[in-house]
Amino acid sequence: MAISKDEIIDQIKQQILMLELAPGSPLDEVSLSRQFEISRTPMRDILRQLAGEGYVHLRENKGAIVAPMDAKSMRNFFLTAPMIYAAISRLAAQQATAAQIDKLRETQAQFKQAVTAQSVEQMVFLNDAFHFQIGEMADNPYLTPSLQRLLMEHARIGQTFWQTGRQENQSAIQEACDHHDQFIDIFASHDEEAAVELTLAHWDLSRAKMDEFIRPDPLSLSIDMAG
Amino acid sequence: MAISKDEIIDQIKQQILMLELAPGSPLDEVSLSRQFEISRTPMRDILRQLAGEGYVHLRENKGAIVAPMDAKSMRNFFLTAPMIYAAISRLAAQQATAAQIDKLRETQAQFKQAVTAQSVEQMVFLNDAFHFQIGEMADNPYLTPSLQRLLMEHARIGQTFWQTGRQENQSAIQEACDHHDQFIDIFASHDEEAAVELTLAHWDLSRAKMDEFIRPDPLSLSIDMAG
DNA sequence: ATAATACATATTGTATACAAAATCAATCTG
DNA sequence: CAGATTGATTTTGTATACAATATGTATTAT
Repeated sequence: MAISKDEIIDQIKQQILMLELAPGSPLDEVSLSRQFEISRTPMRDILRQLAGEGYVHLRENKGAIVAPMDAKSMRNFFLTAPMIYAAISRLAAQQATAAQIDKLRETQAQFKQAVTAQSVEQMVFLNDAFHFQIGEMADNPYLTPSLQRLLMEHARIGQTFWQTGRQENQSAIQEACDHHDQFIDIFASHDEEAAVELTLAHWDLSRAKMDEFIRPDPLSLSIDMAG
Repeated sequence: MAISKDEIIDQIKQQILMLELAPGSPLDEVSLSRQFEISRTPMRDILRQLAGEGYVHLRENKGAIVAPMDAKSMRNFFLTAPMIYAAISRLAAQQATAAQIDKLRETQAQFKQAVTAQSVEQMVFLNDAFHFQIGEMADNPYLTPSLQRLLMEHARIGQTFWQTGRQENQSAIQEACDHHDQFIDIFASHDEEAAVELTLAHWDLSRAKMDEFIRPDPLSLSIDMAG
């Protein structure tokens, strides 16, 4: 076998986060196993693990689909995210180890490269990795599954709205990047309250962009075509 | 096949909740598949699904074990449960349908039978079912996986402490049962604030019992053996 | 006697053949 | 022509044989 099972899982996850695999699209066991050059048995294992983590949905006798993005799941996302993010950040501030903070610094360095390169895809992916690592710091198995599902949705939504109006987003991107630097400092000093506060500010920034994308200023109603 | 896959999953879940399968104990694919009279392939599917829901842990090339209960997972349980329970109750109060409330009434009726019969096992199991149904009312895929893991841990801890001092627990059991009746009324009237308040009261009752069990009044230090 | 190594055994991982279920199309019926 | 029904095809589910990995034991060397 040319490629390990974990690598296949990571590749599929990335494709889902990047919207290369569209929400709701079917995942055929045979095509996937041919594509990755393994037999159906381990591919089924992989699909079941991905289902357990919320990336795909399994339907009895009808195969797997990429986790759909409908209006209801969007509503639940906005309802739930700030609470979980804040709780995770508080725990991370309590428990962060030096090694974990170093790893976070590395990811942030890569994130900055993606910002410089203006690669939205890489930015979204590395932002996801950054916040996932904060989840690892929190080290709470009851919150981790929720966080993972939220980050998946966040990345998929983000993939859409950061792509739109890339010029106008520059300042927001810079602000988000600054937030990440602040996160690192705050975790290093174990300041719980600051961590929660920054998390909510970071969320508000993200949400403002999402709002703007979902509900843009309407087109002008003027019928004066002279201009 | 005499028994369906879902039924096997439910049976194993129940055995884990009831501590018939001890935390940390190994689950051998071959024995299990023989026990349920299916081949290894579907049994592996089942173990992977159970792993996705947090009931078992998979270790590469080393098989599955029942999710362990160590000091760290206990700490995380107590840290996380009230927040998630409160959030779930609020959403359930918002969204509860008449059909769901009827189903909750049925479960509560069965719970009362278990109380009358003084069957701790059945009480813990039906209490788990009751709160799981509240989770279904909340209908939030980002919180459900957390709730499920918390309820599993809650049932396993409860299985221990309700068994101890069954006589002394009578009043607490009655109070918990009253809470359930109140939950039903509150969901029917969609009173969010009351739902959160009752949830925290219900949690405090449960936690008081757990505290009492974990840290009981110490044995008398008196060396006067005359008494 | 202890530690290390090699071998035997048991258990998990993978491939493949076969069974069952769902989907789609064509035909038949009203 | 609409709708239902049957059959062919595709896709998922299961069983089993084989490969790879881990574990336990016995033997050997120091």
